[in-house]
Formats: sequence, structure tokens, C-alpha cells
Amino acid sequence: MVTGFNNFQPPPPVPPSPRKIKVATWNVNSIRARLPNVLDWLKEAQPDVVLLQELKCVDEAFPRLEIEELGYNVATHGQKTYNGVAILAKSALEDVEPRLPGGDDDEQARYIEATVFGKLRVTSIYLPNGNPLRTEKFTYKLAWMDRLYAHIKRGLADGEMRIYGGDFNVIPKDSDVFDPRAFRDDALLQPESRARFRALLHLGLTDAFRAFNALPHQYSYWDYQAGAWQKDHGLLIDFLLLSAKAADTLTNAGIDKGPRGKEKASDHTPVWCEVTV
DNA sequence: ATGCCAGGTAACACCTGA
Repeated sequence: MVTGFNNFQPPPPVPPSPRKIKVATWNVNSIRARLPNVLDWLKEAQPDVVLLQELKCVDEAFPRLEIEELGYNVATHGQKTYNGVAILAKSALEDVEPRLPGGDDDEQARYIEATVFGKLRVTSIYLPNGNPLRTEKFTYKLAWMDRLYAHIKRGLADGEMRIYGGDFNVIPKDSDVFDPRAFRDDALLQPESRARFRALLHLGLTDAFRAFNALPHQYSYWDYQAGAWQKDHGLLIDFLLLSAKAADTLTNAGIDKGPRGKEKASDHTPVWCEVTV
């Protein structure tokens, strides 16, 4: 409506415009051995949130300063020699929770979650490998997956934006491995492991990569041995699983194979997605 | 059937990984 000269009102403060952010997961196989590769990739790929696994060091030994220098806040849950997970974010990290409930005597550092960008709950998961079969390692894997299922089911009840990312150590389908026969007796391919992974998806989670890429034989891990990388003998075992509210904003996802081809590479490569917060 | 390769720890061999 046209009004007089003196009716001008300043526009209301511009609401913080929706921000598209890149979230990635990467099993680095020792953060100290991988630090140059990780720093190079952070500068190049510019992710806003990074879920790391297999730090292989205690919290005090994590190269916090070098990563903070690139503009990230850091939350770690490490332990000596094995496992260890972290969250990096170009926002505050709120309500950091370093444990998966239900394992009172579980000393393995395989889980950390935090809220980033004030509204997105992210989790870095290093799911147990479970090999060899018919040992307590496999039963531990399945029990851990049962704990994860219960925790995610509770978490999804509030309908908020959540991303559960990490190394799930499950090959969901035969076409997610170069040769399923070679893994017939491997914990990653067992029906019990696969059923539990499917059950997570059936809670209503969206596999970010698979929302954009249905091709078979797309991998996130290649063994160091037997020229697996050169022959593209890989596995798809790293995932970003999004709650419905997060998936509603999902605009892209992919696997960044660049880091796997570098000198001193991790055996895993980053999986990423873009969401809006 | 086993080692292959890589990292960590500890000690110059062994464990774990997937």
C-alpha cells in the first residue's frame, strides 16, 4: 500500500538465512599418523562438520590446536591404541555426550554425539568389527548394534534433525563388496549384522549417499593389502544416516575418493552430504 | 589355509583391523 513519506519502517532484522552445510564422516586410522592428510583435506573440502573414527590416541594426544587453527571446534572421546571418535564443527559443540547408553562396563571409545549449529544433533560411530565369528567379538558387535538401535529409536522420538555417521562395519548388500564370496565368513557380511543395519534404516533413517547414488560397487574402504585400491577391491561400510527432518533438507551426498589415493592414506575415505540448518 | 599392509605399543614381535 502506498503511504505517506514518513511511514518508512526499517526492515526487520534479517533472519539468519538458512545455511547449507557439508557434513562428512571419515575413519582416519590414527589421527596422529594421518594429520597432514586430514589438514589438507579439511582445507580442500571445507566441511562444516566432520565425524572422525579410529583416532588411536587418548584425548590429550589429539592434535587439537592444529585443527582448531582451521576454524573448528573439537570434541573427542579417545583411548590408548584402539578406537577413538571425534566431532569437528565450524560452530559451537553443545551437550557433548561421549557414551552410548546401555554398556556400563564398556570401555571402548566408539561413540560421541553433540549438537552443532544450534539444532543438528550429530553422532560419530565406530561400530565394532566383530571378527572372527563364533567369538565374543562377534557377540559384542551384535550387542553393540542392539544398544545403538535402542538409543537411536529413543533419539528419533523428538523429530529433530539428527545425523548418525561413521564406520558401521557392515556390508549391507552383496553389491557393496568387490566379491561377496571372499567375505562369506566375515562379520561384516553376516545376516545378523545386516539385519541389524536394516533395522536402523527401518526406524526411518535415510542413507545420504544412497539417496543420490544407486550404482553397485561404490566403496568407502579399500584394504591396504593385495593392491585392493589399485584393483578397486573395496567395501561400502561408512554411512551418514539422516533423520526425516535432516533428510528433508538433504541436497547432495557423495564419496570423496581423493584422500584414499594420497601418500600415507587411511584405508577409508570420506563420505559427505549437504543439509540445511 | 595363510599372508599380504599399516599403526600402535613395546621392544626389535605381537595385536588389531576389515
